[in-house]
Amino acid sequence: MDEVKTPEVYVDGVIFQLIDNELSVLLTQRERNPFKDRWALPGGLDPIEETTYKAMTRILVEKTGVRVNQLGIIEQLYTFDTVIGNPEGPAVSVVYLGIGKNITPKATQSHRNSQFFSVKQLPELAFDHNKIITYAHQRLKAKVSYTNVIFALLPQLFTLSQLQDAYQAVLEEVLDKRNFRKKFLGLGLIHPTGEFHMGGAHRPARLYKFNKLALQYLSRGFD
Amino acid sequence: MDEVKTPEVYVDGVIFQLIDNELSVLLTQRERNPFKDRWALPGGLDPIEETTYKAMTRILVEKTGVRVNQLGIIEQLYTFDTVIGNPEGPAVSVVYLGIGKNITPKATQSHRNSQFFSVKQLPELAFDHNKIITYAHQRLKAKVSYTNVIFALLPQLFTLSQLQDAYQAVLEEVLDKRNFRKKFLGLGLIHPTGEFHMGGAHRPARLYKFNKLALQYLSRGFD
DNA sequence: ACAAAAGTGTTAAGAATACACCCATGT
DNA sequence: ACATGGGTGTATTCTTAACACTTTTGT
Repeated sequence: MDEVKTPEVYVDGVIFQLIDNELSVLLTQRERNPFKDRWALPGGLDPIEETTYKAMTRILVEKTGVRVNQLGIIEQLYTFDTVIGNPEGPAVSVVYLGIGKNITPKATQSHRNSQFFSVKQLPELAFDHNKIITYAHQRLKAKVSYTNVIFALLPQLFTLSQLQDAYQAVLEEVLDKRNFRKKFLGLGLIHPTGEFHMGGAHRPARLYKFNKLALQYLSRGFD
Repeated sequence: MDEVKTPEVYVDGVIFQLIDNELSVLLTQRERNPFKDRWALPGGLDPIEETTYKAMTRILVEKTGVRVNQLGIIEQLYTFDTVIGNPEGPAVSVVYLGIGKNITPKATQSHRNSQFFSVKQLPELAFDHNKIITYAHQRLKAKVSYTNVIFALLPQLFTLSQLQDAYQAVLEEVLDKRNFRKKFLGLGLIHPTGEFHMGGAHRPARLYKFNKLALQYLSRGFD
């Protein structure tokens, strides 16, 4: 109604994957001010003709070379008000949480540097992006406990040890091997494939598969 | 950057309280098109000089006479893209979830009709507001199970039966009285005040109080 | 033969569920 | 005296938590 101006709408993405059993987040180096050369979450303005989801998809490719369909899951996380330190005026930022595996960012026309950083060793980021990543990590912790979302961090075929490592990386705690297996197998989310992972100087490990590669809510919470 | 136009930013509120042990939601009747005379969630445009939270606060008073400090809790729920049926073009709506008790909406300059409706008997609402309320109710169900948020629905002094009724209204299921009491008292969130609720033609009921009237996360989930 | 990760079971404590009767008051 | 909601305990099942040794492979 009338002539009210509303804030600018931005989108930002917190994209997680595991690298060497560490939860890691995709960052891109800013090409301009404000915060030129600082690392930041991939994001940008949401143009009027795109939904925030669509804008996120496009911007992610443009800035990091990562396509949303490489992700196991992407969902809205939270909307933050007024980007701190943004000299270009009031804004809201709709933040998405994405989870994937084996993602390799590429240099693009607009951004020459993008890479994954362990959440344990983040540099000081642009805007309030450190805070946003902490929030996303908390949400992910909760989510692996009451859904099967861990699938998004794992390859199609995986060993129980890989599964446990993924949980441990997200939850930042060590779990008991026997109890972990008993409990997780009891959820009925995965099945053994009959194949084995050979390779190390040790006994081969059964390879498992998720029954469904879509988000499911668990009746009994996990951990 | 540059000359990109972004969508309009709206805020909307889903304000719950109990009325006759039914979970009810605050609606206001639209004074203009689109959807003139339809019931709708209180909401409006977020002007550039206000955060979405601040805009929510102001708009809630303007449209329904309800002040945010009458609510036990208010928090961001979700951001919906492009208000369906909004002829005024693309928009995002940042939706807040509020919970209170003993709230009486008042007619205001801009809106003559505001009232609570049981979520079980909602009329057909403007935009996608029915869908948003369903989503908010789901979230509330989850939230009463892993936080103490139920306090926001109850008076300061309350009986265990009132507490159980509140859970039952939110969860839409019947709980066992003895198990409910054992479990809830075991959480250590409330304490008896020594006072009693006299009145009915029956044994007086102990009155309890929450230890803290602020959101707490439970170690063991509830129900 | 040794190193390295895979795999496997039992016991004890705590939590969840199912279930029925007496108590204190108002009328 | 009776109607109404308040208040209480036990037995069973299921879940969680703690804990250590054997197996299979590569070198």
